[in-house]
Amino acid sequence: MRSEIESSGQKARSFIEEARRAQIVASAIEVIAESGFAAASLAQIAKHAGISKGVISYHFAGKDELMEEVVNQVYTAIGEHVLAEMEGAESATDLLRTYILSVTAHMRAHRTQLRALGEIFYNLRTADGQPHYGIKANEETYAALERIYLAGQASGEFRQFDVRVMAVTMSSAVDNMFGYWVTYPDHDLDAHARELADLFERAVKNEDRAED
Amino acid sequence: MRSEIESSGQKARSFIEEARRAQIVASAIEVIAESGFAAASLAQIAKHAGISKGVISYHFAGKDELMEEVVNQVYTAIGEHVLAEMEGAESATDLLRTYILSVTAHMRAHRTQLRALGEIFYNLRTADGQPHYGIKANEETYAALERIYLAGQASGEFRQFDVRVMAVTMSSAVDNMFGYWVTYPDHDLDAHARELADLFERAVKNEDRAED
Amino acid sequence: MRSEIESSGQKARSFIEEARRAQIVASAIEVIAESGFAAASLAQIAKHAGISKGVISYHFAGKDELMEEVVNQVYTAIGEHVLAEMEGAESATDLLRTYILSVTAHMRAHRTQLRALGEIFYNLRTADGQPHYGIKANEETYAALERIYLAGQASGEFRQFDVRVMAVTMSSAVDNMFGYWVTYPDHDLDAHARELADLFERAVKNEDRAED
Amino acid sequence: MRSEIESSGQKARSFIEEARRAQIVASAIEVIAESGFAAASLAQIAKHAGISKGVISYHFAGKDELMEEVVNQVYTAIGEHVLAEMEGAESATDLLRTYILSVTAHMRAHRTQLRALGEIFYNLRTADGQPHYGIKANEETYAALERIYLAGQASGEFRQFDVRVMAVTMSSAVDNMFGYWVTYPDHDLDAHARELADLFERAVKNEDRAED
DNA sequence: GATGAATGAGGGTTCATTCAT
DNA sequence: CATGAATGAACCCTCATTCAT
Repeated sequence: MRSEIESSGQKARSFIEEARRAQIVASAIEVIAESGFAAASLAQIAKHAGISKGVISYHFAGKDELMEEVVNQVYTAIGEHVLAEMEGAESATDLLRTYILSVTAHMRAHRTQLRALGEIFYNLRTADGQPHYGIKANEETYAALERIYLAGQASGEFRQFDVRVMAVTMSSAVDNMFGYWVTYPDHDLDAHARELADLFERAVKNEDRAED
Repeated sequence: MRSEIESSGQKARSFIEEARRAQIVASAIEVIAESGFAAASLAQIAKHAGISKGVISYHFAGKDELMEEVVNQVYTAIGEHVLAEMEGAESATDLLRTYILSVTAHMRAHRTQLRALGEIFYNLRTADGQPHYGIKANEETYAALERIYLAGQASGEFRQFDVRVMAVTMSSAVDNMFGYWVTYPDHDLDAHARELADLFERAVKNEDRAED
Repeated sequence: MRSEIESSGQKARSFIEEARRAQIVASAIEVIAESGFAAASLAQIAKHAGISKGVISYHFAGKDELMEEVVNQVYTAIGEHVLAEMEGAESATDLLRTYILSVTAHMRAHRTQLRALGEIFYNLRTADGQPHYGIKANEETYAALERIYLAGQASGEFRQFDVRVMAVTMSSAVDNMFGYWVTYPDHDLDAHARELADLFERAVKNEDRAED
Repeated sequence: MRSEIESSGQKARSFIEEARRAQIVASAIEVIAESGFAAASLAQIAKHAGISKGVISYHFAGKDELMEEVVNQVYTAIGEHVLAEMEGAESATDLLRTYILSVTAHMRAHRTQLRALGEIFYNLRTADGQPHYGIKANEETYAALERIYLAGQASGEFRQFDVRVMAVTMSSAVDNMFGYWVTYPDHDLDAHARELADLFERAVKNEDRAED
């Protein structure tokens, strides 16, 4: 990415390697989003990518590593986007609205990726049958939201409430907005997001305080 | 097959047959809740029930029919329970709170059944790879909630808001409360439900109107 | 096996089960003996038996269990035969000769089984790469031979020598006689066995003692 | 072998080429000795040598040629060593003892090589499933031992016995001594060898003749 | 000379389903 | 009614080999 001026021949193969991995990850995302986690066999992913089945095993240690790579890529991308958007916000109220709207914007732009992410989150299991991600993987999101709530409560913007419950609820509201939109593609996603922002603004605001 | 005298196309089932079906459904629920949808093979379900694998095929047309029967039983039970509880409520505000609390009570009492229900909802697919249930299966719930919202808006209890978004959000909040509790069994489910009731009461209430 | 007088219908299925297991074991023995351990895939074994690959998985927990069953059957059979033959012997010298000759007779009658046994002994490995049987599996044979040697030394028939070395040597001599015969089927197995008996009789005998 | 300027169709190999082949052979020996023939994939051998998988295919026509090269190197080395040692011996009795002890000394010094040799001997198969080496590969050893026996019988040192049986037996005794030592590394290899020498000296000697 | 990338066959295993008994 | 036996497809993974670079 940066300063490719020097030495171009050395990265040639590594570039091919990365390109193949990216191609495979992209194919995995599309197959999972289209047909679901259970139907996303290596054979299907390879077929969809137009490559041989063995190529995947060559570039990834196993199916699990491929799935984890999908999660990493998608999860990292959404995190970076949302954090960048939130840098401009000032009040806790602003932060919440920005959070909802920026996640929504990202959803619209990366529908397929997020579908796949959800499928893997809820279906990938370790060898002993325990969920590999599951709800516990939301902990980072919950913690980030809780920090906003606590700041808002400290500043007097927000009323007193259980921050964990609010975080779980807001997170699920956003996730389900996405699921609903995927199921009903004609649904007005932006209007839904604005409604959600209003809804949670009312749910958290401190009514005893004068409005800004 | 036997005594089709009275009714349409549905075959009447003997007591023994019904008992077997119930036993198999119960076993399926337990296996799915414990190990997840993907690991719930007919072999596992049969083994857990202490019966032969072939029995399931005998009593059900296939695995899909068994899954549908699980959904029917659990879904019907929760609906009946919640509707019964809500009969006593008078105002729209009361109805919402009763809805949340009664669903929560049912969750606590039928944890295993609802886990299985969720697994099937999000994983069962038709032969062409499309979700068999998914969010579309929530339509009935959404419609019921919307009737409450509209009544509240008509009576002036509730402010104006998009009833579909509110229904989707409240439904997801309740579902996710359950998922969180399953993941963290020490979580205080009742406190969570009360917080949710407060949260949504504030989200919907008409602030321009004097409180009752 | 014993008192099949009562209840004949109950064992019918168990009989079929045993028959299938025996058929699969027999097929495995033939494929291993013919083509070697490495080439004895479940597919080959099934094909040779004229059955589907899945049948093997149905009747055996896995390939390892099948291999172990082969070893058990063959190893048990040879042990029983040799022990029965040796009951008649009186002196330690007689026991040694009887051991060699009876093992040889069993080899002639069960050539294929013993080839397969050897293949599995030296090739089957556990999941971590360690030999599953290997030379350690000869311990029982070594111990039995050592008891004969010690008895002969105590009675004065045999000279003093290291019993472990003698046991390892005699065991390997008999095993290799078999291997040689398998490679050169026209080789005179019985003459070889008699030569071996003479050879070891001279190797162990106490020369300071008057002959019987 | 070298300075093939003069001869036939064999291609002369550069120093670099020979060095690579030797490196690969050495790596193959170590992997086979450590993990067994079945687990010695080209990938493992290449990884252990720190080279790319393709290098092996470049320097060897295939896996079989590599295996044959391993056998050639190890087998040639042991033959040269033993023959050199036996040059000093005078009587047939001396020759036998020298044979056993020199082979043993070589085993101790080249444990890994001989383990690999044994693995290949008993496992390598041709395309049609027949053993590539097996017992037939011992023919040279058998013939050499037989010449000693016949000389001893002619000189009156040894009694009359079947020289082929004796050769097969002695060869197997030495091979199995090695195998036992590999399995039980604390086993006293030299004491075992001396016991073997005594054992076979008694087995072959002409008792009707006065001792030297 | 050497490499990494790719292939395609075959490995063992699991599974829903069918069927004779 | 119920069973155990059997099937055949699909699963993930490993491997020796080939080939363009």
